Amino acid sequence: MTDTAPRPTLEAVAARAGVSRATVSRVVNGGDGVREPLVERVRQAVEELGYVPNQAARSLVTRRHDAVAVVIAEPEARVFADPFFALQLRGISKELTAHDNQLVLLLTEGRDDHARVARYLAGGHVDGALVFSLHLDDPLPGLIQGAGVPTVFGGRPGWSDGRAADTGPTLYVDSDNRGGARDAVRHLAALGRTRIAHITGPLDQTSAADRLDGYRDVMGDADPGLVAESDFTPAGGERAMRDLLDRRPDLDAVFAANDLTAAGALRVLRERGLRVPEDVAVVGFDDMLPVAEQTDPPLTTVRQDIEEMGRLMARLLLRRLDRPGGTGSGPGPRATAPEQDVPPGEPDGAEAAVVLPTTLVRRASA
Amino acid sequence: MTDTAPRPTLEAVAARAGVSRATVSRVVNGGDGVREPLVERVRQAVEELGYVPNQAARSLVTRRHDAVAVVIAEPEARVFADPFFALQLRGISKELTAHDNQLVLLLTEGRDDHARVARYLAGGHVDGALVFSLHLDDPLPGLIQGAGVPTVFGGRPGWSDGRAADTGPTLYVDSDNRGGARDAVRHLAALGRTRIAHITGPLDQTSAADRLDGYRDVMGDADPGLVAESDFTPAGGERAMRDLLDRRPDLDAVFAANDLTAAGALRVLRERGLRVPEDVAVVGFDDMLPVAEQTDPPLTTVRQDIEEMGRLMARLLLRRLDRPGGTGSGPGPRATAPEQDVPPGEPDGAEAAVVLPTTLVRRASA
DNA sequence: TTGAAAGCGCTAACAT
DNA sequence: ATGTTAGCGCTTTCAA
Repeated sequence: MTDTAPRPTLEAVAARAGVSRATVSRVVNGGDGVREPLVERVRQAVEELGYVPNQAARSLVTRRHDAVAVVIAEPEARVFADPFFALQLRGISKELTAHDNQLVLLLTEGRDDHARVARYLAGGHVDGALVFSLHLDDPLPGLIQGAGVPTVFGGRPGWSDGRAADTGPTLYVDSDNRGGARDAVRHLAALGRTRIAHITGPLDQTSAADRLDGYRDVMGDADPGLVAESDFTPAGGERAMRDLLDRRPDLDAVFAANDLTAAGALRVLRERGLRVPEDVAVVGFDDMLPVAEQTDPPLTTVRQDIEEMGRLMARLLLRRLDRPGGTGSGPGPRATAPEQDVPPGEPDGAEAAVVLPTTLVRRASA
Repeated sequence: MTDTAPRPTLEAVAARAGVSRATVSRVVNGGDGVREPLVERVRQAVEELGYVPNQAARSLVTRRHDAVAVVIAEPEARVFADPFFALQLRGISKELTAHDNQLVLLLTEGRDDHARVARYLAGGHVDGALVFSLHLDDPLPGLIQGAGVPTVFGGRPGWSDGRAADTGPTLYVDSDNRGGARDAVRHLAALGRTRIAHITGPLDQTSAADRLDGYRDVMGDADPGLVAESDFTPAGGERAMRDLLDRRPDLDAVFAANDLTAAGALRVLRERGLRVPEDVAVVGFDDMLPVAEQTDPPLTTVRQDIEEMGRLMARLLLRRLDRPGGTGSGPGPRATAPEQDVPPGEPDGAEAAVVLPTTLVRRASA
């Protein structure tokens, strides 16, 4: 039996230090208003006993959990085809950890899980939520705002209709999909390409829609035949590329909505005997290393700082929870919170966004 | 202000239903020993009030949290170069969800975080832990066993020295790295290849070491010059492949310890004008789709069912926690727990393992 | 500055 | 079968 090593309570520490429980509590929570010698005595007792506060007891009275839920809705397994969420999670985790908050991960598999997640959030088990909503018509974001939990979204949420704005402004962090797309297309144009095609992502995702908008910003009302809708997968990229080539055999550049798609396009191009970048220049999006560096030729692409997005989401939420410096539970020295500046979004409208810049990474494909 | 919508308590429900708190508690926790009409009345009151149990209060008395920590130690960013952990997480999440348990994610960035994690686990915030230990000399597993929390490891833990076995048997789930490697090499041999080289992973990781053992099982004491140590990265694969080719220009097959490495090897092979699989056959390991399907030619590789590993880890832990059917918190209908059979490991020695089979996926490279 | 005391919302003996 | 009661370990007024 490994169990029942009865952990010491506040009471035990108090007894050992010869003070009251209240004093121990004060010391454990920062020690303000307790005289030095006592602080020392208590610290020692804590040390000797190996005291760790019981979070449940604490939460019961403070109604705080120092925990944040991360909700990832994964309509398809696609989510895991790239390290996107992993990086995001890492950024989130770092920031949360620096503020002594726990990360509760909620993965959903379609509608069935919505109710579960909503119930959990409404259940007040966590102080806030970080939510990745992918689809325009996803009901989850709405449910979550309904749950009344402070929330920050990852990626621009695509509210299809009027939503409950009374819950306060919608906060989100996104990368500059539109601007990045513009850069990509401008780069192609600067290379002298004029018949620049675009393979889109699934347009019910805001990231894909925004990239298409960026393409259009630069291309104006170019031949709609230069745009092929696709789905962020390599197979989809192949299909789209074939269509494009059939429609416009004269195209001289392709901007693909992500690297996976670009990889598919590259294969079709090679198969048709077209040289990259001589005959057709190709630019991707994401700078997803295992793909972008492995293609032949290596992919010129638009990089987004995914980990930073995660960090920012967490920072925004924590700030919203009004928890600037962490809670400092436990006897150890507090983590030093980096607490950098969060770029200001819209003042205080119904939507407040932090949009991260992207950068073009030049490799051989364009 | 969105706050302070004071959530109803057990007391409120009891009042509304005209029963005692105890009765409500019973109903909420399954309703055994309460007569039907009362159950109904209580259910209704719960419904009307939108009552959700306060988990903190509950944990305080039951000393259970219905939460499990997942600890992922990531020595390098490598962890996120492939969807390995994402898939694992998904498997874990599914199983945990089916049993109404929460997933608390703990990501560590090197030694500094060890203490934090150990403290958290020892702090009794979760009922158990699922731990991914990658390195032979990783102190984390030891710390964790020391924390006295029921734990299941992902991947065979590489205890370098005698460890505290008094914490009970070490449970782990792994895939059959050694057997998979044997299959790969045998496949190559069956193709008529005789000079089969091996590019290893970092040998301080048990998965890499086990794959090397599998290679040796089949190759016997073949020329050590046919083995090149590498690091699971594409760049490392390139380097190793070059070495190998320099040492043994006559080699006719390569078994790479993972797909990323194989992709690097493939590039070098092509660069040297060698045809795959005609001149050199190549087999990878993992069946990491975005890579294995995108290489040229597509990679023959050993697939491991990563999501299943995760599911199994969770199942094992839950079982160890003696929680066969979930706790059924909340008013909703209970999730039906699939509760499949867990393949039996060693009877009850110091180590109990569940080793999942691998399968060879044939594509064009071998 | 420190201590005493009153709960936070729930479960689990123990009565009835 | 149902109700009563005593805490679980902590924070937080309120007094001293």
